[in-house]
Amino acid sequence: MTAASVRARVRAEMTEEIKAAARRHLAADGANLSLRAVARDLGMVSSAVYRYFASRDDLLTALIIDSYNALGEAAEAAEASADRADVTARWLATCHGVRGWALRHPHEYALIYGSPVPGYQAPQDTVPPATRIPLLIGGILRDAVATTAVPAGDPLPERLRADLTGVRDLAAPGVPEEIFARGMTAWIQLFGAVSFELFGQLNNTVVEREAFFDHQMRTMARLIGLP
Amino acid sequence: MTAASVRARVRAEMTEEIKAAARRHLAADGANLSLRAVARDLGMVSSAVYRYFASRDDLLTALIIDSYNALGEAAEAAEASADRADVTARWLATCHGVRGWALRHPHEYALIYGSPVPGYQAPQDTVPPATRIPLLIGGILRDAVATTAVPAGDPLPERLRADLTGVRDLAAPGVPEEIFARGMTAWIQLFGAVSFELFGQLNNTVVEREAFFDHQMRTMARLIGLP
DNA sequence: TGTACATCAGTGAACGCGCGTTCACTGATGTAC
DNA sequence: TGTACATCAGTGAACGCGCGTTCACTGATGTAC
Repeated sequence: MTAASVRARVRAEMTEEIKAAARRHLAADGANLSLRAVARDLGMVSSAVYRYFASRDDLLTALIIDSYNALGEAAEAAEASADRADVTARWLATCHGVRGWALRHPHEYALIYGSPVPGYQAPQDTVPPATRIPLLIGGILRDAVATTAVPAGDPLPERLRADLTGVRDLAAPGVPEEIFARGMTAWIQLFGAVSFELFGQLNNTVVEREAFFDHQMRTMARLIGLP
Repeated sequence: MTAASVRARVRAEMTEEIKAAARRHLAADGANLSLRAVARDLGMVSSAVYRYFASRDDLLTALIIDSYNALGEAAEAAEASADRADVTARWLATCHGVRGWALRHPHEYALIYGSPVPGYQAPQDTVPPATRIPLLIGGILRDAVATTAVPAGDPLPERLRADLTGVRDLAAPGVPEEIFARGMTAWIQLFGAVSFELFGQLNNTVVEREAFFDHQMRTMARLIGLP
C-alpha cells in the first residue's frame, strides 16, 4: 500500500469518526447540531473539522445521506430474508425493517423524516439514497402484479393518473396506476405509523406498539390487494 | 368595567401579541425559538417577556396548545359543514380541513406533528387539545356504525384488541374494535400524508398534491368501510 | 373626593454561556529527483 | 538511498455574533380607607 493511500485511509477513518460523534450529538441537539461540540468530543479544535467538512451544513448533508442509506440497507436486508414468492411476507418484512431501524436510530430517523431543518436546503445528492425504500416497495408491487391477481379497483381521476405515471415508470414499471396509487398510500401510511410512534403521538394511547404496527401493515397489505 | 379588568384585558392582549410574534419566528427558527428575538420584534427588552411567560418552554407550550386548538377548530368547522347523514363526506371534509390548516400554518403543524423538540417535555395540558381530531374522527365512526352497514372484517389479535378497547371507549364507544382499528389506521395515514407533503417527501414525485391527497383519503374511507 | 400604599409592566445591566467561520501558523508526512 | 520541496492535518486566537435568565430599579396604574 502506498503512503498516499495510507493517508487517504486515515482521512476516511477520521471522517467516519466525525460523523459518528455528530450522530451521537443528534440526540441532544436535534438538527441544530453544534460543530464545536462535535470537535470537543473528538478532542480536537473546532476549526480542524473544516479539513473534513466545508461547513456545518455539509456535515448535516453527510449525516442525512448516511441515514437514508442505513435505513435502505436495513429494509432491503429484511425484505431479502423473506420468501421470494410471498409478496405479503416481503411487504411486512420491509415495514418491520423500517420500523426496527427507526427505533434503533430515532434521531437519524427524525433527521430524515421529521420537520425540515430551518434554513437548511438538502442538495440533490440526498435524492438517490432517499429512493431506496420506494424502489424496494415498487419491486414488491411488480412481483405481486406479475404473480398474483391484484384487483384493479376504481380508475384514478385523469389528472392524477397522468401525474403518477412518471413515478410509476421509475419505481414499478408495468404496474397499473390504480394499484400503484394504493402502494403509495400504503408507503405513506407506513411512515406515518413510524413517525406517530417515534414522535410521541401514540403516548397515552397504544401500549402494544409492535402488534398495532403489524396490524396496520397487514391492513394496508389487504388494501393494496396482496394475497 | 373596573380598572382591574382593564389591566387584565391589556395583559391578555399583550400575551396574544407575544404569541403572535413567536409564531412568526417559528418559520425562521423552528422549535428552537429565540425569546430575545421575539422581544426585539415587539420593541421590548427580553426580560419583559418574563412577566408573561415563566420561561421559553412555557411560551413553547402555549404555542403548542394554541396550534392543536386551531387545527382542531379548523377540522371541526370543515366537518360541521358536511351533510350530517353522509359519513364519507364528513370524513373527507375532516381530512381536507386538516390539510388546509396545515398548509396555511406549516410551522405550527411542524411544531405539533414534527420531530420532538430536543430537551422539551410537553406537559399534560397539551393532551386535551391534541385529542380533538381523534374525537372528531371517532364521532364519524360512531355515526357510520349506527347508520350504515360497516363490515366487521377479521378479528384483531387478542392482545391488541384488549389494548385498543380503552381508547375505543373514549373516542368511539360502541364501535367494534376491528372497525375502530381501521379508523386509527386511516387517522395515521391522514397525518402521514400531510407530513409527507409538508416535510418535502413528495418533492420531485407528485405534482397534483391536492388530487393525490383526496384520492388517498377516499381510498382510506373505503378501507374503513364507509359507504 | 383625596391620599397613602400596593401592585405590576417594563428597563437595563449583568452573568455565564454558546455558536460558525476565518486565518496565519507549525510540524509531521509524503513525493520527486 | 538521501535530500529539497510540497502537501496537508491540526492549532490557537480572533471576529462578530447569538442566547436564557436573574435582579435591583423606576414609574405608572389601581386599591383601600
